Amino acid sequence: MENQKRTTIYDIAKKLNLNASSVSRALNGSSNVSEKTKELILKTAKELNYRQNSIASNLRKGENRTIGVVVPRINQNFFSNVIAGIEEVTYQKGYNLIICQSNESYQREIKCVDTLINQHVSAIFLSISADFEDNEHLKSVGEHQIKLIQFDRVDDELDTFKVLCGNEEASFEAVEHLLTQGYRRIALLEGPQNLNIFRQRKKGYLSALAKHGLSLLPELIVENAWTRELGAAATEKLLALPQPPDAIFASTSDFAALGVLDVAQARGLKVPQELGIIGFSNEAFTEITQPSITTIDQFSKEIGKNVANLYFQKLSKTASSETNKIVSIRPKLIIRGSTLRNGI
Amino acid sequence: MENQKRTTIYDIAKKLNLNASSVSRALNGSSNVSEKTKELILKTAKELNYRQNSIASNLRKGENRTIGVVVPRINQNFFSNVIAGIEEVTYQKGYNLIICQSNESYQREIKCVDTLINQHVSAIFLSISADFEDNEHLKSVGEHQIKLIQFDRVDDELDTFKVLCGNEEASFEAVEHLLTQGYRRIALLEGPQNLNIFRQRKKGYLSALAKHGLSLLPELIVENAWTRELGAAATEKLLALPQPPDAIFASTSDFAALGVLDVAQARGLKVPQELGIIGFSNEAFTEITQPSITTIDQFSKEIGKNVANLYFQKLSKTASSETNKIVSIRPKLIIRGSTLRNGI
DNA sequence: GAATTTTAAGCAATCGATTGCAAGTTCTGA
DNA sequence: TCAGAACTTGCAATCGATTGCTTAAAATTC
Repeated sequence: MENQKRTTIYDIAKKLNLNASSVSRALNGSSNVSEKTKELILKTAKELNYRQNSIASNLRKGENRTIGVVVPRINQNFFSNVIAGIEEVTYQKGYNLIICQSNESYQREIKCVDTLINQHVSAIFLSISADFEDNEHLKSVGEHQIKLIQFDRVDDELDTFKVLCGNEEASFEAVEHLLTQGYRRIALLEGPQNLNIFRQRKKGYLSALAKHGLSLLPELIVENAWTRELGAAATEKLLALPQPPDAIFASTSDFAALGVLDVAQARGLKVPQELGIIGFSNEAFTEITQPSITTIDQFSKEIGKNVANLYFQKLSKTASSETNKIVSIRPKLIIRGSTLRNGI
Repeated sequence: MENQKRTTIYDIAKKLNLNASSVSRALNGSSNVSEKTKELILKTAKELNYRQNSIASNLRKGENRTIGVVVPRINQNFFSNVIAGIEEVTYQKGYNLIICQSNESYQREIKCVDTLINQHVSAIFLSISADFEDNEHLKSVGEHQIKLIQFDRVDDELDTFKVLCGNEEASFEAVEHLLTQGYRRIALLEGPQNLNIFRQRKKGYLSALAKHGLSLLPELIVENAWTRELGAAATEKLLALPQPPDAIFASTSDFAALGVLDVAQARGLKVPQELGIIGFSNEAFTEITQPSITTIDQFSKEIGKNVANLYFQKLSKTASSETNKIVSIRPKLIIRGSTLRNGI
C-alpha cells in the first residue's frame, strides 16, 4: 500500500486502451475528444484516484503558478497581515505562495531568493532584511525572468515595482500633531538607517521640526530602539538629560512606544500632560493601554493586496508602460490619549 | 533580453563539448568526473548564470523537498507563530513551505489540500477550519503517499500524527484556579463544538466544577463568543441574569476576555474583586490591560517546531513504530491581576 | 609490453504531462 | 457514391535533470 505509485495518465490510458494524449486532452477539457471517451476518462480518473502531477505539467508548460514571498519575520503582525493580503489576491488567481523568512539576516535572504529562483516561481515579493548589504541577489532575480516586487522595506536603487507606505508623510504628520499639541522638545527613537523606511521616518521628523522653525537637537535622537526593552532603555536615557524631552516619537514600532509608556508610568510622569508618546504600526494593544497610544496605521493587508495586484496588472496590460511602477499606500495617524493634552 | 531562455545543463555541455550527464554529475559533486572538467563546468555554469531547475530535478527524482501548511488564518497570532516554528525546523533541513489559508472555510480547506496533493509535497501540516464537516479530503492525503500531521485543531477520528495542546488540562487548571480564588459562579464562553479544542476546553471546565462538587448551570454557558464584540455581548447577557456569574472564563480567546473586561469596566464592576476573568492564548495585550488578564500560554512556536520535528523524526527512524503518534504540548496558566483577589 | 583495473565520459531511457502533426474515421453534401 | 470537410485518436518529441549501462581512455600491475 505504502509503496504503490500514484496513478498517471498512462495508467488511465492503458486501462481504456487509449493514448495518454487523449487522456491529457480530456482532463484539460480540450474539444478534441469525443464526449463519450471524455466521460469514460473522467470516470476512470476518479476511480483510480488520479491527481495531476503539477510538477510534470509545470515542466512541460514552462510555467509555475507559484509566487515566492520573502519577509524578515512571518510572525510579525505587519508581515503576517501583508501575507494575508497577498494570499487573498493570489488565491483568486489560482496561484500558490511559497513563504520564506529571512529572519532579518542578509545571508539567509540571499538563500531564500536563490531557492525561489531554482523553483522557477513566476514572481518574488520581498521586503528586505535589517542587515541588508547589497542588491546583487535581487538583480539576479530579474536575470532569471522572474518579476520582482519590493514592498515596505525596499532598496531604492533597484528599478523594480514597489509598494511603499508613505513613511515620510506619516512621520511628518505625527510630529506636526505633537507640535500643535504644544510639545516642543520632541525626541525620536530611530531604526537602523540602512533601511529606507527608517530613513524616511527620520526625514519626516526633521522636516516637521524645520517647518516649525525648531532646530534639531542631536541628544534627542536615539538609535536602534525597536523593542519594548530598548524603548524603555532609551527613555531612561532621554529622561536623564538636563533638558529632557516633553514628547517621544517611537518611529520604530509600537513596542518601543510601549517601553516608553512603561518608564513614564514607573516614574510617575503623567501621559500626555508631561510626556507625549507616539508609536508606529497600530498594533492591537495600542488601543488598550492607559492612556491609549497615538500611532500610525499602515494598512498592512492593503499593502499585501496591492503588491499582488501590481503583479497581475502587469501581466494583463503588458503594453501599458504607463503603469506606475511605484504604488504608495497612505498611512493614517490615529490620535489617541497619549498625545491629546489640548483636545483636538 | 526579456525572452531569452534560462541556461540549462545542455547549454553548458554544448559550450564545452561535453554531454549533459557529465555536467549534471559535476554540479552534483559526483566522483565520476575528473577534477579538471569539474572545475571547467563549474566555471562555465557561473559564467552563464546557470541555476538548477528544481522542477525538472524534482520530476526526475520523484521527490519534492516541499511541505504544505494549511491554517485557518495566516495572520492570527497563534498560527503565524506556529508557522514560524515550523519554518525554523524545515529551513534547517532544506525544505520549502507552501502556505495556504483556509479562511475558516471547509470548502477552501479542501481546495488547499487538493492543490498540495497535486504539487506532490512530501507532507501536509494542517489545522482544520471552523466549519469542518468531514475528513474525506484528509484521508485522500494519505492515499497519495503524503504524510499528514494535524496540529491544534485536529480531527480525532483520523489516525495521523498529531501535535496537540493540552486544552483540557489547561482549562481544568484555569477553572480550578478560579475556585481557589473563591469564585463560585463561573461562566464559560465556549467555541464551536465541532472543533476538538473547544470541546476539550469545555470538558476541562466541567470536570473542574465536578471535582469541586459544583453543579453545571446551563445559563452560565454562552456559545460561540470568539471576538471582542461577541465577548462583550455575552458578558452583557450574563450580567443581566438574576444571579450573575462572579467569574468568566473566555475559553475561546483573549479577545473575548478583553470584551468581558470592556463591559466590566463600563459598568464599574471591579476586576478581580467582583468579577474574575480568564482568557486563552496569552496574546501580547493581556499583559498590558489594567488589570492584566490571566490567560493560558500555548507555546505556539513550540507547537510548530514539534510538528516539523515529528515529520523528520518519522523520516529518520522508519522502523520505530514505537514513536508516539501524538505529541502534546503542555500549556501554562499565566496568573495575572484579573483573577488574583486572594493573593497566591 | 601486454593484461587488467580504474577512471572518465557518452548514450539513452526516464520522470509525467503536453502538444504539433499525421493518420484514421465519420459525416456532409452534391 | 464519393470527394472533402470535420472529428477523433495516435505518434512522437519535448520540458530539464538524473542515472544505469556501455564504451573509451588512462593508469596500474606483473
